[in-house]
Amino acid sequence: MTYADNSVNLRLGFAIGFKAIGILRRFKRVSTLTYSPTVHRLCRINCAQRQSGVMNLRELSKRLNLSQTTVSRALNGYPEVNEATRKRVAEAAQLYNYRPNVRAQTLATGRSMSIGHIIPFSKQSEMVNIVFADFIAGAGEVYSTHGYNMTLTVVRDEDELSAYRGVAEKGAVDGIIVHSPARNDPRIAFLADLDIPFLVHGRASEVTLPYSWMDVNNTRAIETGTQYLLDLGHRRIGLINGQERMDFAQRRRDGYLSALQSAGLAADETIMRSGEMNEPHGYQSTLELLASADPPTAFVTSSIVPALGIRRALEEHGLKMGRDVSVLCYDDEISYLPNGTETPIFTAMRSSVRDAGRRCAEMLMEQIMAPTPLIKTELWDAELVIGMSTGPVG
Amino acid sequence: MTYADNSVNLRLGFAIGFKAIGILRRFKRVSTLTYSPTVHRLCRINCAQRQSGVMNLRELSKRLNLSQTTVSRALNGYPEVNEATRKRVAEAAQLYNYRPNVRAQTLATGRSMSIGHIIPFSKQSEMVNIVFADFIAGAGEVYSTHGYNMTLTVVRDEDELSAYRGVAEKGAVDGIIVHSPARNDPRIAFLADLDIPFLVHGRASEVTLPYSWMDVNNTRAIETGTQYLLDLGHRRIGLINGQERMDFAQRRRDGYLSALQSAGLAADETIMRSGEMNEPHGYQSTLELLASADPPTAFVTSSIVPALGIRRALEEHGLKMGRDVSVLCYDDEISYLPNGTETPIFTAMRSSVRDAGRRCAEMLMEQIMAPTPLIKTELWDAELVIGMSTGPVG
DNA sequence: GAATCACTTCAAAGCGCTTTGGATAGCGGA
DNA sequence: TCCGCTATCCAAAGCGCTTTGAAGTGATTC
Repeated sequence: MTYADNSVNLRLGFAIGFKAIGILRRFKRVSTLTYSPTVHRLCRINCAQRQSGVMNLRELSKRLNLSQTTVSRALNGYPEVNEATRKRVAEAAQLYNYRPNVRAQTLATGRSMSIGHIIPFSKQSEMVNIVFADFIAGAGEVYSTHGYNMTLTVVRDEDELSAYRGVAEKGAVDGIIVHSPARNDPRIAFLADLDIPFLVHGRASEVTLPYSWMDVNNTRAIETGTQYLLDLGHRRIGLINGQERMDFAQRRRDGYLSALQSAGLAADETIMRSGEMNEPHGYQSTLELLASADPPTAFVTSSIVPALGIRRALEEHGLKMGRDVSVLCYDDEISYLPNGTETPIFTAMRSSVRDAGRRCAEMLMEQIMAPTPLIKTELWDAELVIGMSTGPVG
Repeated sequence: MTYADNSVNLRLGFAIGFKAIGILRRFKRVSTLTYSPTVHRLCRINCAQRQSGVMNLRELSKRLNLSQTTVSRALNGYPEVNEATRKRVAEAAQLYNYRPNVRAQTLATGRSMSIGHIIPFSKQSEMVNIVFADFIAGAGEVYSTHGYNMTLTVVRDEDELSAYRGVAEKGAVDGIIVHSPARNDPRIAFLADLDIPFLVHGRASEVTLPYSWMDVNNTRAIETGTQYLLDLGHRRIGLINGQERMDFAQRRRDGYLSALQSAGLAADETIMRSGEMNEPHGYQSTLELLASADPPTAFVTSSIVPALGIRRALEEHGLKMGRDVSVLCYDDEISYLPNGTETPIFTAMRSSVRDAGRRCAEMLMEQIMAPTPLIKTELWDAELVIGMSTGPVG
């Protein structure tokens, strides 16, 4: 009995030792600790392989007395399966609660059924693009009708390229949507090089190689909007823009300048602001411009969010928006900040970012389905909607 | 020559026929069309198997004259590899631009290195949760430090349970975050049943089984806020709440009621509103309440977004916020709608949703790493910040 | 009556990794 | 000299699917 007891203890001791090594092996880069595979090889702990009771294709086909081939085909709707058999398989799958393992599926098929979105966010501003949530909602809707889903990666600005590499090259996604392109965005050349379908939401003016994109005509939109203000008699129009390293912001600035020029007006840098598109940006900029010697009678701004800040600043100054000062903004139709229910609050250049998300997703799906590489571009026009925030110059 | 030519044509004809069948076979559920596997078997088209030139582990190890085992271990930092060998492998990997295929990796390891987020969105309101983008940004940050990423699925309300099944049971994700729980949310029992780690952002009061969650003490938050208004002398306080089938909204209502009760005030249903948390909701509700016989002197609301609507309504009525009417809101610290830069615009109960996202992600990571199922809960308190939107009753 | 064909089904070979269970060589101590 | 030990490395067996190439029925055709 003493012997037996000892042996039990010994085995127990071993087991613990092995377990430690097993764990050790799992924690990578631990070469300082002593570790021996000679010992390790005896370790049987933690091998989660082939758990019985787990319902997989093999198990299911065994219970059905059919081959994996037939079961797989039956479930995937291939024609070469007897309808009676298909029914039997479907019922068994239901009964045993069988779900194919997507990881195995994607490995076998070579498609990951997933689209990558890489969300850049600047550590300083801690801000996600305003339109991001609605864009995602639109895109996601399309993906799900195609059986796809989204893989999101949130990365700091500086890590972004390596994140693309990580997501793309390893076959984790079948396609990529590029958000918020800068004027000369390195990501485009990078992705083109990786040879994976991708589509840019927006454009990168300085990139010359061909790539797929979907954009709103930002230049024309803001040109039209500014023109509208000019038509109302405004001659001093402030611009409260997004960050102008972003392509869309630069283009909006171009549109603004172009409208001024057509009207024979000189641009005045002192009433043009550019920055992170949040509410305080609109507020602060407006305060500054109002405090200037010759304050603007109208404002053009990049989004409904800074427009809210403009409104706040105006009200603080006792100015009534639409009567004393006019405001025109770009309206992406952000779902929780709709521009009024019936009459628009803000006169705006309108284009739904949710629709853009949908369209981008569709275009990318087409690219992925296409047998040969496909480059498609699409340019939308924003629509001018007249709201209560503009009026003839006082 | 005639023969040869014919045979070429024949083969060509076959090839085209086969190609059609290959495509046919890929389009599933096409049993109406004639299709024969006897013919199909001759088809060699579209088998993208083992493309030469593709750099995978096998290819890399061949070029290095090493086994796949050794190369894999070298790259993954296991101790049992000679440092010289490891260096050689690393250099070759770099040279040949080798990236392990994540699909194969996840199949082999059994972990998908991905967290699922299922975004419910109601077809009617076409709205995504306001706090969603910031929550995701916070969570994503944590995931990426752990080598994880997010899999997002956007689903209509009615499809949600099946989406969970799709995402979870097939092993596509290692864990799930549940957003916007309702009071008696069926998803919780469902996920518990699927036996996959999950964490609820918020709680479901009516669910009795144990589950992991992270929440802000919404009841106490709004109780404190309402109390503050009461202390300022307000006796008629309107509530503009979110949809009360949502747990958080119900709890906020509870807090509001509880504060009134402590002050010996009866609740008045006519000055309580509940709805989708967008700007027009705040605006419309305020207009209605202001039009009533005995309008409130103060408002409590669920988010900074309806608070903006309240402000707009007040200003339209020529009422100054903070002087004529007080407004207190819940502030999630949405990145593009910060509550002022220095002095807060709105007096608010504050709690960062980005931090919540971070914390939820951390807690879920812990659950996933844990050897045995782990249930953890965490309750945060929101902080009262005094801004310019409140003042003593006039 | 043999050849042909459509219809079903199957065994086995992938997909590209990780992990297991050795094997081998070199080295110091008994 | 032999043994035990460590440091390296490897072949092969998974992971759970899909797809290939074949085979076994009957029915039909010539």
